Amino acid sequence: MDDAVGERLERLNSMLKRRGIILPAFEIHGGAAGLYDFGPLGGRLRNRVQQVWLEHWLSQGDITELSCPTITPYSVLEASGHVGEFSDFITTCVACEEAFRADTLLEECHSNPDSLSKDELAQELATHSPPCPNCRESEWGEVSAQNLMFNTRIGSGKSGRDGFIRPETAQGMFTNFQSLYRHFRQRLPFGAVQVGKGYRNEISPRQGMIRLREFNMAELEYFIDPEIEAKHDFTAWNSKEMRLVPDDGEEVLMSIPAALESGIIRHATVAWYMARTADLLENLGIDLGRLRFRQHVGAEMAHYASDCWDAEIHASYGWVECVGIAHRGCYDLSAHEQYTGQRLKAWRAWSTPKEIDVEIITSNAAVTGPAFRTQAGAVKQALEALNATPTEFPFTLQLEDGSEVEIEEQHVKTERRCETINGEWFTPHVVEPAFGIDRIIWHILDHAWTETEKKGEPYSLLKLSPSIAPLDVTVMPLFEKGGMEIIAGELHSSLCNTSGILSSYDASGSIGRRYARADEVGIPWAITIDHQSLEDKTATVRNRDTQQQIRVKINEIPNLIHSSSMINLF
RNA sequence: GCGGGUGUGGUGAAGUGGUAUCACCUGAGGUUUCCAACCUCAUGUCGUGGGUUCAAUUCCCGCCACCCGCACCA
Repeated sequence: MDDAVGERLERLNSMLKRRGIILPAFEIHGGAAGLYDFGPLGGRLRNRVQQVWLEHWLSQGDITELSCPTITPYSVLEASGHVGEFSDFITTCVACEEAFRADTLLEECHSNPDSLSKDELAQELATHSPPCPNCRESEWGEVSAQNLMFNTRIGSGKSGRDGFIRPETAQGMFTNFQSLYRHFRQRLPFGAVQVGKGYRNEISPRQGMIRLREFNMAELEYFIDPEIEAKHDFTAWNSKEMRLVPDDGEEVLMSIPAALESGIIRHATVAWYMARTADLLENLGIDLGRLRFRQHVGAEMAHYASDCWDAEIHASYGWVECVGIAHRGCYDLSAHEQYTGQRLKAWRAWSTPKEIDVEIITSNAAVTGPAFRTQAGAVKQALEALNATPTEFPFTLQLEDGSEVEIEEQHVKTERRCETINGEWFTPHVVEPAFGIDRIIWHILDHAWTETEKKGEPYSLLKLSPSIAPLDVTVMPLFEKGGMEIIAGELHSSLCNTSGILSSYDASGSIGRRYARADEVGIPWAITIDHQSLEDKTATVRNRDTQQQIRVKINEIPNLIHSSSMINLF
């Protein structure tokens, strides 16, 4: 980061703190790394960003919203792979009690210590006795898993069980698959979204809001049938060129449908969500000139994923991953299915049912019962496991416990019949766009914050989209007397009583100072009640970004702002 | 986690072994016919815990936080 960027960043952070948008959390207690507050203005900003996000996806029509607990039982995250993936193994120097990552200590002695299990690490440490980087002694204590997830106990004492505070919102959508499948009347594709908090006990949170220990995330899981070619209408994006960085590393400028056509993007649904994500980010106020999609290279991609693109946004901290769009295949549903034994599948009806001859081999219980007594059950099981009908009798059959029995023709019953099969169960694939809301908000602020000059003085304004600005409008009487303050008070109150609108009333300081205050936090519209308002019931409306003013009838103002049509008058 | 830097009202800074200035901001009053004007007054600060000292915001140590680099993570 060069000096100019760093200095701008300092000024931006000062403003965000001074005006109550983003502040370090618990600061009066000394603060806590990786935790931030959205302050008096930031709280609503965050809420509106999440609202825009939700509406963007729900408008697609085949997506529903879930809300699941953040406290999650151990087995859920074990099944999902998080317990394994999110762990580092730690050991402690017996002499100086300093803790180190076990795999790092073994880098000199082993070609790939990262791949070792807990027990193998302990074994290797005992064999090689690497020196302590701190005190040079070489005796090591137990190896323990240090998890990046926050551990907790659900319940207390004996009845309690282990759990975590969730590291992502996704798992709740997978564990709810059956309910989603029913909700959508068993018809793919469909999706679920969830907006909420996620928690990761990062070793070193850095760069302000970029790496947090508690963060706002918003994820979408879109379930599809892998055998049906996805059909998406890309006409709106045909002529929109995007910066794409495919896994060969060369940035290209091309439209998303063209990249799909040429095979750079490997799946139509992934391409669809990339396009829709670009639209969303643009609506939120991200400068598309500073957005790119970067494809994960093979090694970076989780082993189950077949294609993964990050939306990266460029600002003070360079290129930062803010959205990940991954084709996760059937990994998640299969993992939970395997772990729980519950069927997490969808039914695919065939257009023409299949007629198949089936031959069923089983035991003739009336004969085998008396003949094999306690072994009769095992015999039945072994016979049914045969993949071909025996042709010669008697023959020797091996049972599950290893014992052998002599089978005669009378013990066996075979049945042939014709069955009609109408379809099959399959595990849907999932495309997952996952959004880091805090990172996006940070970049919205960074892109919106404009430093300029006014009469030779530094002047800053926040060019937030009216859809997410924490305050929609400010109402100010030119002077707080002569009746102007009454009209202004009434307008302010009427605006605040308009659904979805929040107004601020400001009567202190000169009018120029008040405009500056409003511009600094990005209030799109400033209404001034002046002497003329007393005569003709009009007021001036000022556009934040152009400083242009027009006169509007006071009683029309709430509706013009509510309907987002004020901009049309300018 | 390692190395370097920083911590003084809301913000940005100055300064000192004898408990602190300044500007802006904020609030009140006055003034003012639309872009940080002016006048008067007011609120509010040495990150935190130890140590040295008669006395620590200042010197020393630990901790916490922030920034930069490396490592890590995604």
